Amino acid sequence: MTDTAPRPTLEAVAARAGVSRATVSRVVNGSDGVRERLAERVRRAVEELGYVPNQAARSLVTKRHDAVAVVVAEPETRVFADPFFARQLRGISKELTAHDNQLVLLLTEDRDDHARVGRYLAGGHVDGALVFSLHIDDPLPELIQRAGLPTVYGGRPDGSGGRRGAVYVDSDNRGGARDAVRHLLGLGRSRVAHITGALDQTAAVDRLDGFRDVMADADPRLVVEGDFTPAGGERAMRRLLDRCPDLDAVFAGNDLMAAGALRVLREHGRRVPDDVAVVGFDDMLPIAEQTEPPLTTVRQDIEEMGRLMARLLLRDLDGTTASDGNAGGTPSAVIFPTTLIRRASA
Amino acid sequence: MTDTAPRPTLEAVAARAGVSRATVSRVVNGSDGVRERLAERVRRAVEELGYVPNQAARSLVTKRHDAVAVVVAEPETRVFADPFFARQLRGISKELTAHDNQLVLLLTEDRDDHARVGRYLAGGHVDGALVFSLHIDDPLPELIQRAGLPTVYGGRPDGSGGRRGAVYVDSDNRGGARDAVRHLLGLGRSRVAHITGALDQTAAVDRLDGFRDVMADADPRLVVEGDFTPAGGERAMRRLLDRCPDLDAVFAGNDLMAAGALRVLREHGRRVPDDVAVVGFDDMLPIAEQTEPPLTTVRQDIEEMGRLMARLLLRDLDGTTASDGNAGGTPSAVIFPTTLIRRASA
DNA sequence: GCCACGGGCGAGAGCGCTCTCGGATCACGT
DNA sequence: ACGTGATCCGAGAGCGCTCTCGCCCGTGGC
Repeated sequence: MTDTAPRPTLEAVAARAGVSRATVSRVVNGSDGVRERLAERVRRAVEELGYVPNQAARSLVTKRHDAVAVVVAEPETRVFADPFFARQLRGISKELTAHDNQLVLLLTEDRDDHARVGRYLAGGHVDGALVFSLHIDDPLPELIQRAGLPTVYGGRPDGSGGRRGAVYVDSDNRGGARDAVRHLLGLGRSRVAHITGALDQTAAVDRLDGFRDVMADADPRLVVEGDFTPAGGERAMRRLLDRCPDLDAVFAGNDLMAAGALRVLREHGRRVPDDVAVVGFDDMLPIAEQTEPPLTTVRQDIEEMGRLMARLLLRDLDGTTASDGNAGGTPSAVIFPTTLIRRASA
Repeated sequence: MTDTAPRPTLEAVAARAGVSRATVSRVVNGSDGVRERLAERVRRAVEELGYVPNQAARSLVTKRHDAVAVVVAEPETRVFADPFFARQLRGISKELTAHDNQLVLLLTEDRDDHARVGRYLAGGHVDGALVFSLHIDDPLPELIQRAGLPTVYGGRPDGSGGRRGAVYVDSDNRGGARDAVRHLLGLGRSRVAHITGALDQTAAVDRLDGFRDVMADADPRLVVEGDFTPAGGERAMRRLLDRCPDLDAVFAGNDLMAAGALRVLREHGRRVPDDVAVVGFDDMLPIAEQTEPPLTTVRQDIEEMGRLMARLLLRDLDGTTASDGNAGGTPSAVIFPTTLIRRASA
């Protein structure tokens, strides 16, 4: 009960099958050049002994770990209030396990964590990394780049650090924002306000840019900075109502803030969408469906983005192993389209 | 750029410091018995070379991986619609990294995945496992037990498989349910209905039991099975209104279903809480705060539960390494208390 | 001044695997 | 019958580390 039964080794299997270690290895790893008769005998021995290869020993020689790190750098709030993260993880997980890779999750909160994560990634425990939710000026990309670890970013990383070559997957935040605002305009609204996300994240900046693309000459007081939380949405909405009581539409940087805004609007007796139309971003379920009224919002295919990130990384990994590096057609960025989901709020 | 610089080995550090591998190993692993002068020289060499130990080589001999698996067995729905999962992960992650352990995430959806996960766990890649969201009759515990891997379950596992010894952490679902129902009764309600969760999960069963503890002689038509989703909550609510139009309170098995129920009630012109009081379970944010009206619900300390799971597992791991196994005072179950959060819905 | 003792250090084996290389074996052509 | 490849398999080295031994040197007791 207490002792773990000593696991059988290649040697043991070899002995039982009456062959050499090398042959067993060949069979186990599916390389050809073993006569069927022998292979069969080996397979039986494996079966009987319940042999499972020791991964540590294997990667000691192959220098491959068949594992990739997923790094989520998020100081609490956003990721954990929302299924976004979970969805993307799921996409990644699917893709990874389909290629027999393991997923090592690294959650970070503060700066100390970053150092730790940097060390871990540099330590060669994993073959590559998938990195999320970077804030502008995050030191992590720098560390990773120095470690020389193949990496794909989720969301456009901040361009400041000369990380021009970085591969990333993002949704078309700017285009989605434009669609949202145009939709509002199409509804006949003219005083369209925008509650931005935390502007130290590129997604928030890009959405703001999209807003400005369409509302180039808007009253600057119609833009208020939020922080992606419901409470932030409420604060921002109050401020907007205060400064521009005549607004007739709000585009919120995400659904959480939109939900907060909705509450404040109700509180102030503004009817949605009659008096003020509201559009969110993310189509974060179940929130977007459960607000009163249900939220018109911009959807992105989160899970697929996750899958793609994983796929790009794996491709890079194989490429590196195979021959000349990653020049072989790996795109440096993939932008996913967004779609406007019409519900009742706008 | 393409080639990963060959990482320095113990040997290299030893050469540079003019000592033997053994000494470097001693210094790196913090064991004493090395004179300060030498230790210092070694440390400098490590620094200069940027040496990081090769984990694979190390675990090959130590048989320790300093990694634990987190297994989430969930066919889509629940876990991913809710931050529950993320919170718990965060708790686990904190505790694990505090003890220099890595978190290997295994997400499973279907039966094939289970086999794969079973193989992985049996493969000795990790030192232990944290397992979540089991459904009744899940084959996983059986597989894990056979693999002899130290394991802690999140949520009471189904008792059927003779897994009496299983260590688990759960919240007091039954007690929480009792509190919720008593609260409703305290409000003067008498026709209290219950929308259960998916009854193939022990949490749903326990909450139902709690409901019955208080409502022993209730009209059986007041209990309807749901599935933990908003849509399921809506369906169940419709059915309840149909069968028992005179109900004056609803206790939903979780907040998502409560949100669905709220919508149906509104649709039918029932005012909450005036006509019908509603209580949920989980205090799933931001949903619970964003419903109309905000939801009275039963809160559990998710993150702390995660931490504790990790702590129990690590303790077990150390115990096993140390001497005689886990008899040294590890509890076989820890039940967390719940607290009723009063908002506007009841 | 000699021996016993103990602490600090190095030599070397070995963890379980992969992979190269060369030896056996066999079919075939001459 | 013999050489010639091609094919299949085994021997053995070596991946980077830990850990046991035993050597060496310094210290103390007589």
